[in-house]
Amino acid sequence: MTKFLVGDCLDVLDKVEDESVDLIYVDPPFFSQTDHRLSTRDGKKFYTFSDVWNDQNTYANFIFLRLNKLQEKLKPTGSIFFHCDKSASHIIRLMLDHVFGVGNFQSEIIWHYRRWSNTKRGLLNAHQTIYFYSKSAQFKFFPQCQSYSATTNIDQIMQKRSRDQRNKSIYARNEDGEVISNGIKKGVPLSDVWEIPFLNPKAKERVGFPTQKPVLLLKQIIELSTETGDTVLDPFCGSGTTLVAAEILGRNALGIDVSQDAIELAKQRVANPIITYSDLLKKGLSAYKTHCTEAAAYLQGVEYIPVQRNKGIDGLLKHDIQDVPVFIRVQRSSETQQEAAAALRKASQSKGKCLGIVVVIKKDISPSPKKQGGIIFVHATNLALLELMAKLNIPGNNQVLA
Amino acid sequence: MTKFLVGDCLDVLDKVEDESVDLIYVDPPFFSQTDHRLSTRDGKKFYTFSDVWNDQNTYANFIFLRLNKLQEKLKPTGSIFFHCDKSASHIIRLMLDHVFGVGNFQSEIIWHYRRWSNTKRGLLNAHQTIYFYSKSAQFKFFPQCQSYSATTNIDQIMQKRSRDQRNKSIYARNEDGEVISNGIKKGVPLSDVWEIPFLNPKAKERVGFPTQKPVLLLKQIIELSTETGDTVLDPFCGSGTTLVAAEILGRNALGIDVSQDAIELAKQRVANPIITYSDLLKKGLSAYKTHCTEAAAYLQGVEYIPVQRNKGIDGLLKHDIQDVPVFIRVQRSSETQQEAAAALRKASQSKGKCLGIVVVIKKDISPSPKKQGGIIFVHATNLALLELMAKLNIPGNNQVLA
DNA sequence: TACACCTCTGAATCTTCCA
DNA sequence: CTGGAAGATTCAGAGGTGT
Repeated sequence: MTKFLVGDCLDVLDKVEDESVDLIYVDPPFFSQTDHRLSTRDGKKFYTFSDVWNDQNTYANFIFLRLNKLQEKLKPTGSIFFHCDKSASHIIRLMLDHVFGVGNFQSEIIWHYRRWSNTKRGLLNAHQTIYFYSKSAQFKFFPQCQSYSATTNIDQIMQKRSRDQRNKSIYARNEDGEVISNGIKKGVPLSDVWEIPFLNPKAKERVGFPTQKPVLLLKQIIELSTETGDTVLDPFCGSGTTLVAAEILGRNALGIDVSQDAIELAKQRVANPIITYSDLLKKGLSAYKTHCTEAAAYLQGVEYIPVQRNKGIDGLLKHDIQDVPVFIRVQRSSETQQEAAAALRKASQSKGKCLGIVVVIKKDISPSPKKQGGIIFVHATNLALLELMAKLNIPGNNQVLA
Repeated sequence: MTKFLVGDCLDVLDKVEDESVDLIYVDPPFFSQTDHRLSTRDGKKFYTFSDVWNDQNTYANFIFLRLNKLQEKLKPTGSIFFHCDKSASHIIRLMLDHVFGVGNFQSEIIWHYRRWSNTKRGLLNAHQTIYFYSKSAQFKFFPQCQSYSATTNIDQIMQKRSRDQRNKSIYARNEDGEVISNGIKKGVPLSDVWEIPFLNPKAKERVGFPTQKPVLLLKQIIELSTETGDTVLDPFCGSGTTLVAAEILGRNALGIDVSQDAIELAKQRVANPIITYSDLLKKGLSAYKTHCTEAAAYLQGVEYIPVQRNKGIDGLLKHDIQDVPVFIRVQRSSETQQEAAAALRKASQSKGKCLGIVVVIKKDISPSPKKQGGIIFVHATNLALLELMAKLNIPGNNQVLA
């Protein structure tokens, strides 16, 4: 069941009973608006430390007052997840240390995502920080799992272990000398770096709030720290992502926001929840990466950008020819040179002016012309070798032998 | 060139000229409130350093004093990268804000790694934070690139955009209705989340320091913010990872540490950076592969038997030529065609009657003859492509364009 | 229905323009 | 020269369409 309250949480929280909430998710207005331009463009002038400190103090005070009230509402087994932006995360952590105690710090969670880029001088920002504090050492926690690293040898860790005479750890074997399976492993414990896709601009889940968080992020938080029937509080609920996630997971929820508009929007969303179940998360990155690997093996040393989701094109050369992009395709072992050329030609038809190169990996039964229909053929290393050997094998030909 | 100084950087830094350093990497003793007492793998030597701090104030003061001195040593175009542990990152950032100015905050870098799981209640810690501040807005920065997401439609986003009458974004087309290409892409700018493998407990690179960082991490930092001949300072150099990376990249370096033992170790590593050198030639995960895989990658589709433990020979072709065995070597990126041929010739001298083939992966400054001293040269795919492109780029040459 | 391919949007940052 | 406003550019990946 989900409730809504309009107003500043500092005041409105008085209506909430103390020690009645299991989880608080806080995503306050960011401090970055005031922080935006702290230096002049040429860098000759800076705001002094005290200037900034005054601003930071105001923000810190704003946070501090509300944190104190929030802390009172948490059950002793409760937790708080605080979503920070990069310009104030250290201030927020100081406040959290102060209000909840250094000993109740649990994790600094990094939400990592990929986004559009730009030519920014410096590194592209691709993460946000969420602090996880508990009210006490007896906090509720439900461990989640993530899949093994691609490099982990799954077979191996599934084998039962035992100890030999010298107490050395060995793989256990049955009477026939076969290793014994250890049953299905669920994966490794969830780490504090979460890769969850940024809410895509085209996602139906979007409702217009620029800072809207993916429901999947909130689902993870709620599942970690609560069980069915528990109560979740979001004192800056905005468009209500937390409430939607809570509703879907069967938790009770309370959303507070100063904006009547936001509350109306949140009500609608909770009544009619939409989650974008990311294809990427479902299928995993490997689903996208597979089709190109056969081709990629032949392109060792070639400077190119892999093209992942196009059947005819394997890559795009990093350097163009005469200001025209060059698409490349490696002949598959199951196709002729003609078929490779046709696939590449078809895929590049809609790309405007461009050049196509097919890397030939085997001899055709019937020889191909060097250039055909705008496609150029280049021999792969193995083919070049084969041809060389054929030439050298012509009887009567004199060889230089080492 | 690398220099070493023993002592507390607070005192020792007086010997360093002001505004003479391009990059400072700081990895101070952690604020973990535990006493570290560690030994080398063979247990013959102990490194003792106490990183017990009474409270946050003592630690903050310790950092603050040294940061002020470090700031003076930086050139106006210089940068500092400060490696924090999770229990003190917020304190360190406050100090950095104070000493360098909030406006000179550039990035919060997250070093993300996968680690062996523990049984801790809560989330598995899998990241460390590095703060990147510049001394001024005119800081040196050399943008690096990473590859596109596997889900990106490279061929699609290459198309130029424009806006229609209603200011809606659409694909631009030329008079003939064809889409217009938007030029060549290098990849996306490097983000502030770096996935670099944690130094494996068994890695040869390890020398016994528990907080030892991977050379790849330091390499990334140095390449981002300095160029050849610049000066790198590490005031808590420990076993000297920073100095090793600087040495390999041709930067001048100054390492300071209170421990005479640490400095001795660092000196040895810098003088003999062989183990780590191979890591640096290849990037990312491939860092730990053996030298043979580099060659093997170029031999995709070639029927051969890999030859292990032979410096000059990579493989033996499965088919003889005129009843004579054929040895093959792939030219290394660090050697000329002549050097590759010489290595192969030397290795096959003891093999009796045989044939040698060098797979050429790059153009020599001075052209080689096709056949020389019994060695035959064959061009790899990438080189064949390069030559084709060079030919096509000859001005006045008529192209067939798709 | 399934799949491949194509379309399209947002917000951080840069550049340009103007007062 | 400065500061602000407006416009251009960017990519991740969900959504839509056609076969």
